[in-house]
Amino acid sequence: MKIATWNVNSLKVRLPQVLNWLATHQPDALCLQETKMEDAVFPLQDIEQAGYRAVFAGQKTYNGVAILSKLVAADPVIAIPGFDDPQKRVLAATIAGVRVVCLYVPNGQSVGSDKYQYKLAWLQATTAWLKAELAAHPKLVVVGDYNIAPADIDVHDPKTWEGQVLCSEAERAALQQLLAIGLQDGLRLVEPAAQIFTWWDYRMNAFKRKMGLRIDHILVSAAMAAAILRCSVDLEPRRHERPSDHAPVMAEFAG
DNA sequence: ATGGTAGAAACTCTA
Repeated sequence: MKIATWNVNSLKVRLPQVLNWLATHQPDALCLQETKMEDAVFPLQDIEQAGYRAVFAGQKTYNGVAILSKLVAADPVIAIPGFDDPQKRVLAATIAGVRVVCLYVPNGQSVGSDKYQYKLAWLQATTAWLKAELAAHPKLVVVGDYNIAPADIDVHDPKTWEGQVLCSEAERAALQQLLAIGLQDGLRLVEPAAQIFTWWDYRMNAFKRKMGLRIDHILVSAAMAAAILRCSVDLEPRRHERPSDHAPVMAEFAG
């Protein structure tokens, strides 16, 4: 089973690239973030023509998540229970017996800002929710744009980024709290020490200059960690014309 | 000393 995640930064702009990527890689599930569209205009027909189903929770202009899958996505959840949030950032569904959770963690803007406080509160609420999801579904995979680089190895220039948003201690601690419910970093299970990035700023030729961060992750429960075969970042779409600023990440599991 | 770029939408905000 192949499960992938990709922050597309507008599904309207990136739809041809997404359809292309589905055809090439044939994931069982592809989780999207920053679709930036209301449900009424979601391109369901194009996705169905490509052989996929979709569940989605979107809004105009900002945020928005979707899960594309070959098989039915059952028991969808489109909000963090008990956490009042107008922003569409979570989607969970069960696909072929695996609980797949798609997250678009708030960016946080800058350390100490209102958006940063929201990010930390959001992560706390998400951790509590996912603890319950894990108890109900031992086969759990939590993917998405976390907007957190877990460690300095995940940052092109740790000194410049030290203490900044995406790298601050409180954000990294919040990610560790989420891992502590019983999740592991899928990429690190497969690539313990390599420097691998998933996001590069559009500005200053950051991609060409390899000025990236690893902020998109595939977290897996113990049952899924035991089955993981591969996990990698696909740089090809980031080289494409009119790319998303994020690259897709994909994991493959036995069975 | 603050910009650079991209997207959506609308003359600004978010990332």
